This record gives sequence, C-alpha cells and structure tokens, in this order.
Amino acid sequence: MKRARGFSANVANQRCGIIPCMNSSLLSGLNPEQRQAVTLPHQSALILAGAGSGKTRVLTTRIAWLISTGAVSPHGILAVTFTNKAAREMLTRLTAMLPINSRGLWIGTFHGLCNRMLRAHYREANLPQTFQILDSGDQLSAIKRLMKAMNVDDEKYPPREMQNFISGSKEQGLRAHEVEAYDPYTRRKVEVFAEYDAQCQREGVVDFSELLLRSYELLSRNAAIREHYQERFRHILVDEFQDTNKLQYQWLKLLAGRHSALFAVGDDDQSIYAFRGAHVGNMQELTRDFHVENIIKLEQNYRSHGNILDAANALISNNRSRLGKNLWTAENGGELLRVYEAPTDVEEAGFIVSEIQLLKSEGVNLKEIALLYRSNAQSRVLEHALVSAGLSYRVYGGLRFFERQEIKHALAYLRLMENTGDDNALLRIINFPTRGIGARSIEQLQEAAKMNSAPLWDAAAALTRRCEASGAGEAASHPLPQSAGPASNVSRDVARAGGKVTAFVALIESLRSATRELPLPEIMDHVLEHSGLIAYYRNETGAKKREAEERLENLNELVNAATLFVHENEDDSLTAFLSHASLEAGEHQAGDQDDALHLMTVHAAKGLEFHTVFITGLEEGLFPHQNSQNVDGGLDEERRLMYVAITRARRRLYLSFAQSRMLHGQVSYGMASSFLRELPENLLHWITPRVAQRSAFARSFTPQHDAPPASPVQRSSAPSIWRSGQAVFHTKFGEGMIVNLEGSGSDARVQVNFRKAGVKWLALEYAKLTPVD
DNA sequence: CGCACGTGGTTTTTT
DNA sequence: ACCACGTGCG
Repeated sequence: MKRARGFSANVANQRCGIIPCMNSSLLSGLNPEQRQAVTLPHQSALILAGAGSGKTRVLTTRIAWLISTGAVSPHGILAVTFTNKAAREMLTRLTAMLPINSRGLWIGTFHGLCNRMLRAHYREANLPQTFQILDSGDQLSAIKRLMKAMNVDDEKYPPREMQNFISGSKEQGLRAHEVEAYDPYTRRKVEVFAEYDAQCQREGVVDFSELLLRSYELLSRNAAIREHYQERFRHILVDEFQDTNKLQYQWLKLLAGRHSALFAVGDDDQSIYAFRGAHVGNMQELTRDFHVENIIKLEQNYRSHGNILDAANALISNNRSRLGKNLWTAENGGELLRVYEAPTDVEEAGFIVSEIQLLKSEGVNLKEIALLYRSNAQSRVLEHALVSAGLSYRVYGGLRFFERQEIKHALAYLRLMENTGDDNALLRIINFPTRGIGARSIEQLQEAAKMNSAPLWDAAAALTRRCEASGAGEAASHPLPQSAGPASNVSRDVARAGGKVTAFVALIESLRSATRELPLPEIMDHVLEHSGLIAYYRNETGAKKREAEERLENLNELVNAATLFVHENEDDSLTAFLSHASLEAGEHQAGDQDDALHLMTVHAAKGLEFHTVFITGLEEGLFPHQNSQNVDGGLDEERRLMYVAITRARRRLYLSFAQSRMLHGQVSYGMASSFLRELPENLLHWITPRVAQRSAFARSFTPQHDAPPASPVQRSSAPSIWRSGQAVFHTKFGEGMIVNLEGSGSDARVQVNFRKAGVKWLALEYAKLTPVD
C-alpha cells in the first residue's frame, strides 16, 4: 500500500493506528483541485465551487483531513453553515469518516453558534441566563405591540416594513443610533428601533439578527473572550460563503485571529439571496482581507449531462462581474433540453403530467422528479393537475412544525414559566384557551405594567396580591348603587378581571411548581394537559373538528419531539429545548410520501438534485420576475436563479411556458422568458413546432381566443383536437394519450402513450386516430 | 367572545 | 383567485 507521505502521516500514526490508512482513503477519489483544497496548508482560502462539484465533500473531507493529520484537534474547528440541514449533513458525513466525538466540535449555523456562544457568556453579553429567541413571527408581534404602545401609525409605518428595517440594520451591523436618519420618517423608524431593542432587553428575548449582532459585540468589546476564541479556532470553515451578509462576515473576521485560517467555500453564480442581505462582495473582500493568493476553482461537475451544463454555462455567461468559472463534465452530452410552449397554464400543467406519466412508465421514480417554479402561487395549477392524474407529490415551503399555532401556544406556556418577563408569551396565552380575560383587562394590565416599567406578569401578580388583600369578593358581593360613578365601576371591573387574572397567575405558578423536578417530556405532557390546551382542542366540534384533531396530533408530536431532544442532546434543559424550537423550526410538512414528486420554488431547490427537472412558468415577468426589473442587479440575480434551476437536473430538463395564465384572479398574457433566448439553440428540442417558437418571441400581447397558437397542427382547422393530454383511440394500439406534437401539414406527427402498446410516434395523415372524451 | 364580512396585497426565505 | 388580517355586530 502506498503510504500517505511525510511528516503529517507519521504524527497521525502516533496518535491513532488506524488513521494513516483512513487518511489516504480520505483523499482517494478526489480530483486534483478537490485534493488541493482538502490538503491546503494552514492558510486562508477561497474555494469557488460550482454546482455539483462536490462542495460539501470537500468541506467535510478538509475537516477530517485536518483532524486526522493532527494539524488541529476537533476542539480547534469552527464550521459554519446557513441551514440546520447543511450542518447536520456535514456532521453526519464527518462522523462517518472519522470516529470522533462530536462534542466540542463547533459545527452549526451562524445563529446556532452565536446562541451557543451567548449562552456560555450570558453575563458578559448582558443577557439573562434563560434568554429566549424570537422567531420572525414573535418579532413581528413584539413590534406591533410596541408600535401600539408608542402610538405609531401603522399605516404610515407598516409593521412588516419596520421589521425589515430593524433586521436589515442589524444585519449591516448597525444599532439604532448608528443608522443614518436625515428625514423625520426615518428618524421615527430609528426611534421605534431603539425602543424595540430596549423592550427586548427588558423582556429577556433576542431576535435572530440580535443573536449575531450581540455575539459580534461581545467579541469586539471583550478582549479576553475574543482572544480565547481566536486562539482556539485555528480553522474556520464556511459553507455557502456567497450568502453571508455584512454582519456575518464581520463576525468571521473578528473570530479569525492571527493563527486562524479561513476556508470559505462558495459560488458567486449561485448567489440568490441578495434580497435578504446576502453580500456577494464578501468573496472579493475575503481575498483582500485574508490575503488569499489563489482561488481554487472546482469546475468538474459530477451531476449533470453535458448539454444541461452547456446550457447553464451559456446562460450565466451573460452576467457581468463574475469571478469566472466554467463547469465541465466527463459525461456525454445526453439529451437535449425539452422546451414546451403551452397555450395556457392549465395546459402547461397537463403536458407536465403526461410527461411524468411517461417517465413513470419508463421506471423513473417520482421522487427523482422536481417541478420548479419562481413563485409559490404557481404550485396551485400544477397541484390541481397532479391530483386529477392521481400522482402523489409533496410541496415544499409553507408552515413548519414549530410555527404552528398550537405549538406556539404550548411553547408560550413554557416560555412564560421559564421567564416571566416574556410579555410576548404572556399575551399569547393569557386568554387562550379563553378564560374571560378580554381586551379591557389586558389593557389595564398593560397600563399598570407601563407605570411601573415592569413586565405584564408582575402587574398581574400585583393585581393578585391586591385582590387578596382587599378581598376580591367585596365589590362583587355588594351590589353597587347606580350612582356609584365611574371610579367604582373601574374598581369593580378590576376586581372581577382580577379574579380571572389571579386564576391565570395561579395556573402558571402551579404548572411551574408541579413540573420543577420533571424531565422535559413530562413537563411538556403536564403543561399540555393542565393548561387546558388539550381540552380546548378536544372540545372542538363541527367544521373545526378535523382541524382540531390535527392540532391534537401535533401537540402529541411535540411531546415526541421533546423526548427525541432529550435523547439527542447533552443539555436537555427546557431553555435548550426552547432555543432549539426557535432556531430549528422543523420540517415543512409531515407525512412525506415514499415516492412523491417534489414541488418547490427555485430558491428551495438550491443544493438539491433530481433525475428530471421541470422549470415551469418561463415567461417574461414571471421568471425573470417583474419586480426584479426595478432592482439594481435584479436581472442578474434572476439569471443566477435560472442557473441554479438548470443545474438541479442530472439527466433530463424540461423548460415550459404558457401564453396565458391566471394571475391575481385575472388572465394575463405573457411572452416567453428572455432566458430561453439565452440558451444555445442547438441544445434545445422544441416540442412545440418551431413556428410557434418564433411567434412566441415576436408576439407581445395576443389574446389566445382571437389568435390561436400558430401551431401547424392546429392551423388547418381551428381549435385542433390534437393536443397534449388528449385521450385518443387507435384501431390497432387501443387507448392512449397524446404526449407530444411535432411537425406541420402532412408531416404532422403525434406521440401517443398507449395504455397497452406503450409510446408511439404516429403520422396524423395516416394514423387512424380518434379522440376520446 | 366569536363569527361574518370586507379589504388589501400578492417574489424569493433561513435563522 | 386566494389568503391573512382587521373591524363591527350579535
């Protein structure tokens, strides 16, 4: 056996007998560039990793290599990703390569790692030990509540916009007082921003961007802590570096000390998140700031056939200011890209369904097929067609487990038990399930709390004490004379509401004391039962019965999640679980089918791959999206999005568009996407006749009813019966469905998928074909 | 308190 | 067309 050469292997050899062998096997199968990246000496590097070039493999192998050669201990590694999924993937692959204990390894998302750091130094970060994390929804309700208290006009200042302003500023690394505000409008927003931060601080909560900013400030202000981490993390590795925002990059720079090497992996061509603050410029800045001498390019693609890659390369070459990269593959060209022009969105969906049925009959698994679209609304018409055809599918996106109403309610009980300063949590549950505490009582609590600048909980508890002292029953037992006046009415109201509030305070107190010593799943169980949540959903009848049953199932699932969490995590405290719930909102949807089609936005498809991909709705205004036209660099980002979409396909790629589609409740007519024109013609196979192609490009707005698509097959007799999806009968082959049309006049041919005889091309002029209803 | 009805918005999204 | 949110009534 060839020995791994030199010193490093010997060092490893002394530490662990099996490692030299592992070491060489680590590198086997890597191409020269991958190997160069993996075995880079201790220096900062930028790895420009194209789609499907083995990016994750390089990243994980680099870590394994560093550890196995003894260059660094697991303790000295910091590896950062954007999603929990990516972090899990990295950890799984790494532990498969190296028998190491993952404890002490800092592999996680930016937010997860910042959380970890802030927990460890909560005092220095000026946070309570049990600080909780607001997800975007929590943040929005906190902002709405604050704006109400500050009397901010929510028409002039939409809360959503305010939220973007606050998060956006923090992601630039800016506190309220650092934001430039030259006009009264912005100054007001800055005021709200400042107040919002104060409110969060009072309530002991942090939002997502605060996790990062607070961690950044901790490091920049506290030299001892900063030096500790700089000394510790000899190797910092970043995944999807093109997606980092300014604050994340600053954070990385602060963590990287004199002895640290930053290993950044990214692809500027796949930067599709500028709209949420991602700053591709970080790649250029990195090469300057960290004196990166040569950028390693991973350009060999292991995913797609040649024609698909050529199309992707051609498209992306239209973007200016790229770092420059050209994907190639050892595979052959493979199939041409199939382009389909449909008269309507419904027919586009029909075509897709018939193609899928064809693929299925050829043995392609449904889960190997993806239907991609630019915006979520487009899934509806596709879903409709799939349901009709009885094809199982799974839509990605939408509500996730920990974001569900019933789960948020349950967690709010736990949050309030843990931290009575959490007004968000209190407001969510003080009257859910309903316990007679209405808007009026809550207002009174808020007034009292504001007066003492105390949390709502304290006001509620004080009310409880007052009721006990003065006797809550007094006002109720003495019927008040009519002349008693408003003051007495108020005190009566307070007393009556006080009773209810008292009961609520007592409930929380009793939940707390009853669960003090219990393990997490039992705490959960107890709280679900005694909060009245379970009873509430159980009592639901009528139209909401089904929904309530599902919610009960989810609550049950929450107990399971807690059990799992306890098994998988060292720190199984309630605080840790609540952080987990905020940072990892869980799966989008339960009950995934074994073999189901994947429906998702192009954004959601990043990082995934499929045998066959349908890119749908390729119309000017939809993809590229209309709104991108007004944004600087908007079209380039749309093109990168298209590039991502194309490079998801391994073997077959469909590009489809419709002449008309239902949009915002209205039929709108569009042109073929300009991106189609950017693809080399010799790579495309137009399934619709070429005449139709030209007309699609030339036509601006042509309502289809007065000018049917110039398909030669259809030109002879207005609206032709021969179209995709049409069921037909053939005297010899039996029943089938038209899946393709081609040629014109006497050359016109149709492709039919026959139920028994399989797929055949038939010349319309000769074939004895009859349409079937 | 809870439901009915009206209104406005509608690219992409992780943490 | 559809959904989420807010207001007003019973």
